[in-house]
Amino acid sequence: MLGLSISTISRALKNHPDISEKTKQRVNELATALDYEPNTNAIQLRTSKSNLFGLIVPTVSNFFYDSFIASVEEESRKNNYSLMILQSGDDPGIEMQNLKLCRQNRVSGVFTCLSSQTINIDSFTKFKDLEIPVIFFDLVPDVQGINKVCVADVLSATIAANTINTKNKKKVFAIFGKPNLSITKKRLDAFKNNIDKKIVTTVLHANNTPEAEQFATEAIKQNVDTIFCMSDEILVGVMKAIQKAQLKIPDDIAVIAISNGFIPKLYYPEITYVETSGYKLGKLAFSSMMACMAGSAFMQELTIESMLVEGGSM
Amino acid sequence: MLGLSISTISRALKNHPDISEKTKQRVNELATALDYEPNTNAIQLRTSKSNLFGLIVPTVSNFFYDSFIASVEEESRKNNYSLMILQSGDDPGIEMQNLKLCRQNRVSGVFTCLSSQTINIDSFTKFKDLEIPVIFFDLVPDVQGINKVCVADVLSATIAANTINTKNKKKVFAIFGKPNLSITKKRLDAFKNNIDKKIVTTVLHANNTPEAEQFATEAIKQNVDTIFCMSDEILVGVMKAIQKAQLKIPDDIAVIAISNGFIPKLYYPEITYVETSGYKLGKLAFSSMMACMAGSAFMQELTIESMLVEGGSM
DNA sequence: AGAAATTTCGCAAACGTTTGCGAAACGGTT
DNA sequence: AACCGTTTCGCAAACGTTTGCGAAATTTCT
Repeated sequence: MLGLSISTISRALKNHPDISEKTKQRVNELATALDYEPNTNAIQLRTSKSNLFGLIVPTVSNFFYDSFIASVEEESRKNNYSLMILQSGDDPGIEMQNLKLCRQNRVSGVFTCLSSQTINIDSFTKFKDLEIPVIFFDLVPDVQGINKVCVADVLSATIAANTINTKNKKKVFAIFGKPNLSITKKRLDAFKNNIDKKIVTTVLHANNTPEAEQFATEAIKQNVDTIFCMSDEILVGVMKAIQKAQLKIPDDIAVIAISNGFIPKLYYPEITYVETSGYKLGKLAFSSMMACMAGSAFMQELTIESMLVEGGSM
Repeated sequence: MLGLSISTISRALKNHPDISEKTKQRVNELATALDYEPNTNAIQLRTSKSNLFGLIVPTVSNFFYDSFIASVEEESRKNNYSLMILQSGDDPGIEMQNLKLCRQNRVSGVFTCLSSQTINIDSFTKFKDLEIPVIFFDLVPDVQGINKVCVADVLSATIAANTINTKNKKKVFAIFGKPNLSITKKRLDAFKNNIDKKIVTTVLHANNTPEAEQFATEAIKQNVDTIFCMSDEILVGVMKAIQKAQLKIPDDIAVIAISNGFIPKLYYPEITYVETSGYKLGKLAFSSMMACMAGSAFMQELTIESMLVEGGSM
């Protein structure tokens, strides 16, 4: 329509110095008039740069992952990347299928949280061969030589234990998650190592919210003065048990949790918790990804700091 | 490597009848040996079919949207589509930017929930010109001739009102969300039309959780016997006020909400609510999208049914 | 005015697929 | 041996960009 060649149009739109200002203007005007939008597929095919990240998560619908996702999506957009979000449903099979999708779409990198079932991470190492960075977050494989970003599990559990120590508590139920997860192991070890030996401590593993509620009910029967919750899932069960027993927090019983912060603020008094922010973790994961892309690969485990947020439950 | 042409390879991999079984097998073996994955960009460029949906939402981190997203992602994967999830942050500017991204990626369709700020939907009608289906959900524009899927606002509020009626309540605070949203208007109208005239009803609009808490505190002072919450955001504020005042549910005060179901189950007793499932809405939105793609466009408003889920709060 | 330098643009190949069409190879029938 | 019908495959164009290189057009210099 302008009597110009395709290459001139291309250069004009990209503000190439070879093209005169007058031509650029003519091209840009027509482009907006026709509201032309470049075809991402053609660009990516030609340049073999996809500007696309994959993000695999057990489920989007989770108070920790959703904030992580929100954070990564935000950063991606700001940096001109798109995000393909996939759910594994905690199923290693679907996880592999999702990984295949990532490869087919020639993603520039992938963020992934292992399904709690995943044993074999061979499918992930394939990405390393292709020089596609993989950032593991939250539930990470227990091996070296990969990029991981985690909440400060050891620090968080230590802070929680110390808080209990200083509050002069005597009898504690500490409820943790699935025992096979590395995140559980770390938190449990740190908690046990730091809780005052004089405190009578019972450690339990709950696989889900109802189990946690059941354990908490038992705790109440045994007149414990404090319940520690390793995660939001557990906290929810504990709170239901406490409300059911009509106990007053913190007078009748104290509660402390490790949490993203959303659930503890739903109650009055708000629950005291050690913050592990999905939002912050997302930021860290993204900057770690960018570092990988820039070539400054480190293959290490990074952690976000965590801190005590005092509610009124201790 | 096999002494075959590119086209033969392509046909072999796609199980084309022109190719002999022996050749197909040789090709497939080598393909898996090299673990070949087709380049989605090239395919989409060649076929101009993207198999990609866009999904725009104010934020991923929300107890309603996250389940909606989980649902749509699940269906997409099952139907061999990918999903590009974008957040508008309730900002019409970013919303437009996201729409542009959708166009650049040649999405096959977009699911979108308007930001509560959006007035002008011209940028969406552009998609209609391009024959790209747009499914609006939840917060939908108040115009005809577009595809919308919504929770049954009128029905939900009616059920809630009728529940209050039958429980013989006398004095009700009904707390709604932002008054300019169509969802608020529908729920409010239906509620007012169905609540028994003999019941003393006070209608309030809270813009966020703290405001709801404040209103609920006021309600308690005025000795209302029931609080109705239009949404989870409001319910959270109300529950904090009630716990703070140390009232017993349902003896001292009754609570009923319209909700996705997650929040009401966090308390004991569980809160009675009218269910509006994000998960179900996602399924409906997806099937609506598929219908559009199949050409059976209807351009109407579809709603999911809702039903009362009895907790112990009434 | 002619040459040189500079500005401005077009040609063509390439990215990895798909697909209509035509042709080679093969087997079977007279 | 000539013919025909299948089976099996390759050629080449196309999708929408990017980019090195060379050439035309314009300006500047002598």
